[in-house]
Amino acid sequence: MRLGRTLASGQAFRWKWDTEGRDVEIAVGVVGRHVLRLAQDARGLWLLSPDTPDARASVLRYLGVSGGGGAGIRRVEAGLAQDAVLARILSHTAGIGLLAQDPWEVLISFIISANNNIPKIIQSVDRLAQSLGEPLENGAHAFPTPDRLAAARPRTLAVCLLGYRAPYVRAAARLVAEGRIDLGGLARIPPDEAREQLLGIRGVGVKVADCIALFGLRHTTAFPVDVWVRRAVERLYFRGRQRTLKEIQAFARVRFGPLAGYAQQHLFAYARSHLHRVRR
DNA sequence: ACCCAGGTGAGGG
DNA sequence: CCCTCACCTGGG
Repeated sequence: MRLGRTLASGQAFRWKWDTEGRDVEIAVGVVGRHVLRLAQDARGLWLLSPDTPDARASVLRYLGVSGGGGAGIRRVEAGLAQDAVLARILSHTAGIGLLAQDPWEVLISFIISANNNIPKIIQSVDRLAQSLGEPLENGAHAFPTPDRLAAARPRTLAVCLLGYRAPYVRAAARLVAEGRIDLGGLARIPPDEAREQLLGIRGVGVKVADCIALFGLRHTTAFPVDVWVRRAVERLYFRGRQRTLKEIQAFARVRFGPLAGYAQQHLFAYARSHLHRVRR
């Protein structure tokens, strides 16, 4: 697993790079109540702080490297490489892992992501944590709990620059806070059922539902289609011909099966770095 | 002044 | 189903 590629792959919004006065970059991020500082070099992955058993367990679970080391991702990429297109792409994107994130945080973060840009998504999530999350060390804050977010005043949400998404965020927080939706339970039911339930949440459309399924529930059949993935699929598999969303999802399902979510990660990363935009 | 950004919801064919 | 449009907001 390549730490840098994984944390910068767009699945999580709470990581920053601290490169000041060092020869290796240090990733600083908040996972649960831990403010983690991670680094990776030729010898391996390092948890610089906090150096506690609890934090270690947290990191291993979050990065999905516990039990089997890098064997999991190796097997996944071997499977993906059966596809000639992905085999070529992997030379640029290998090492992107799937994080095990809190579905609640994923739900809210990706409602915010709709029709938005990544720097601003990060800013909004930061401000939500700052204004509603539990204070942690060094001025960092945990992601807000459903209760706190559900009870947030409009004034507070306005500071977070959510725009027209603010009512969606608050309503979703209420659903979770009041127990009217059980995010943990969604991970244990068939992916299609989980997807339907997620689509019932205002502000959650097909793309966001698939992101929650993949990044929060770890349903790896999910294949979130955003503009970049659509671009990659149309260009690399359909000779640049336009396809409908349904066609792309059907294609991904039969072509990649349970590896679809991983395939999406690589196609997304490749598109962002190699497939520039063209006007239609 | 506009257009864009990891889409969604409403309204119509 | 598929298509079209408006949409908070900050940055080109």
